[in-house]
Amino acid sequence: MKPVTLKDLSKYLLLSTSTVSRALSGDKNIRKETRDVVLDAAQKLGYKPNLIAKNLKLGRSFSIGVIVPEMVTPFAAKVIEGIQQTAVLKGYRVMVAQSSEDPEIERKNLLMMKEFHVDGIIMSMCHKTHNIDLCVEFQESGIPIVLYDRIAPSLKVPKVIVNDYEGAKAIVEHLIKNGRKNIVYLQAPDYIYNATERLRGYQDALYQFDLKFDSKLLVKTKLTFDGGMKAAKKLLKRNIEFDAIFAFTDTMAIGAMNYLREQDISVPKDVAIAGFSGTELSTIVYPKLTTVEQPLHDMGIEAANLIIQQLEKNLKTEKIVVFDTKLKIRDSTC
Amino acid sequence: MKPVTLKDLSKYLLLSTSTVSRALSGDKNIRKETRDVVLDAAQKLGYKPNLIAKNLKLGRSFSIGVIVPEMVTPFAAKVIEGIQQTAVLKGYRVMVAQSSEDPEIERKNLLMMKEFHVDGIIMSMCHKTHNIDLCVEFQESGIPIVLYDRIAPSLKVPKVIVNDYEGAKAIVEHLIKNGRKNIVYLQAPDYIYNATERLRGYQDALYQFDLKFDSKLLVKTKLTFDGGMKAAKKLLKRNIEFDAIFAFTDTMAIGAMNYLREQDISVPKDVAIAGFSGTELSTIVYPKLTTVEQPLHDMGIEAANLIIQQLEKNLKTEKIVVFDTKLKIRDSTC
DNA sequence: CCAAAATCTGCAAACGTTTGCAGGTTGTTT
DNA sequence: AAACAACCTGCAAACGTTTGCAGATTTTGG
Repeated sequence: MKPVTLKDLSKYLLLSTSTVSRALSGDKNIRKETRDVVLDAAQKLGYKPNLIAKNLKLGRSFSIGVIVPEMVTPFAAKVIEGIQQTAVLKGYRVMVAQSSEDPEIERKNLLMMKEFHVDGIIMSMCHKTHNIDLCVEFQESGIPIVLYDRIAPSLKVPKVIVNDYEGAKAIVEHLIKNGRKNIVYLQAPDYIYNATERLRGYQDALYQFDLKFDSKLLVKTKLTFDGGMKAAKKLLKRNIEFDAIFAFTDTMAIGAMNYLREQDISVPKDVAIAGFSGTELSTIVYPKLTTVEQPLHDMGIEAANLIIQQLEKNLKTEKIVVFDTKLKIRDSTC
Repeated sequence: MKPVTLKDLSKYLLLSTSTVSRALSGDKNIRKETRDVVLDAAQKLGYKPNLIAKNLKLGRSFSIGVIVPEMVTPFAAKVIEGIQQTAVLKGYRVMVAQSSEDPEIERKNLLMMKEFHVDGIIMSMCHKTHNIDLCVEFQESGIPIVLYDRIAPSLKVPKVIVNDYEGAKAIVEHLIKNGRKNIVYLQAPDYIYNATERLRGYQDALYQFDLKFDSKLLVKTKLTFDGGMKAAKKLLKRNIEFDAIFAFTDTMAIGAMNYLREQDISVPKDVAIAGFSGTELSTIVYPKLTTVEQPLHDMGIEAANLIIQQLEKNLKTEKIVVFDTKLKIRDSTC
């Protein structure tokens, strides 16, 4: 059972393929009467346009590439879910690749996306300074890009982010109001834009409450569960006094929390712990994690809309959509 | 900067497009000498074949569709990672859709995949009795299907699964050897094939140790964190005596565990808890979860290989690949 | 009732490949 | 030197669409 083509349909209707094509696309040059006949026949014969042929003719593939640093945490998955959902609704398919936090792989992914002729790319960068050249090149060659979460401020493209500064500030304020004086910030590598933004929030919160900033309380580590554990270990080993930890991600926070608990340090009594992201993870650990919730699903939807908008209207924007975060206070800090 | 086409290349080389095409594809009818010249020029001009044109001509899209019940848990993500990785390596792109455990959405996803002209489909079904018709239809119309994890035994397609029976039996044996007598099985809806397999393992383990099977200890619930919580709640409410829980998934196990702990029931002292899957989740909760580990990444690789094999060799197989599981004993049971 | 405008439809080329067939060039055998 | 194979290359059609152009038909206005 070969699929029905335009030609089949035209033969059946005794019309030319052009007329049929135009009728289906709602061209105003086609009489309403014949259009209805065509639509009916298409329905009846089960005609589905061949996307590949369409692609070739129109030079578009109706697919959107998504490149993320990783996809196993609910963080990425939630965003992708949002993207996928809206994209499919508008007739686009979505292709996902992960860079594993490696700029080289990210580069390969970008090139692969180009080879697969994606119409546009949604990306969360693994490293702000790399691959900027490629992004610019893509933009210029007509492949629009939208960045989310991990953005490169210098790139002139639409971006979807949350207010990292405010989110961090709010959660650190919460810790301070809770009586914490020595608050550790488990920082991500500072080539990540968000890391420095959240650091600003952290510092300003301290400043506002007349606590002084102590660089000993700043620990740089990897963005993983293990990274969190190791950071906690390092803190204990160095005999640094602290009564709270604010981590760059939930995963890191949980890593630190688990390590401390293994050392019989009570959370939140001895040390309060807070994360950032608001994925399901924060609610399934014990104690439940205080965190800054991001509207991940909505961010995905927004990113998809931004890219599709550029594709359909063919207009370049540099719109930056900033979502507000929500402080979720749970047991790990009270 | 328009991309270089075969025509450009042929013009540059003063050869016909056919010769160039043949040279690039390594056709033996082309003299080695000219082939080298062509390859060099292609390299130099940066020629990349237009996949879309290729697709149209060959009637293949070089893309593989993946349909999963959900994609936010690390379970799906790990498998997809494996699929993605091997597929891209062999020149295929991967398109993922989630059915949210809803057979209707699953059906829509299948149809969408067809519309997008995927060459083959890898699927983990959300419901074994639905959409079998579509799967058969796809198979017959030349779109091969590979199932993994959530399979339908009746479908004559390659499958990638783990030994659910043995895994379940092993973990229940472990619980029994640990002195547990009243072991609850948090079961998934029994239209899921794996659920009944694991139930068999559970029952046989009991039988082997002369414990009698008590249907009161069988709780059916949803495959979610909440499902696990509610099941635990129900058990307590009904005053059912139990000293261990074996859950269908890690997520459910964690849900149950958290609820019990909230009720000041100690894990593992009062109740031991075990899951099934072996995702990262099991190691970040407290206490760490005993579980049956599945080689998710490898399962993804295998599934991708099975589908690509069918595409390339054009041979229909019904190979069933069964992976062994690994019992991971952690704090939640000791 | 005629010309012009408005409306409708079809022809054919194009998108970038692959490939069957035929024609052309060598080299080898008689 | 003729005949035949073996090897190499190009022409042109095909995949299923869209679309500019031109021809055909209807409507409108005078």
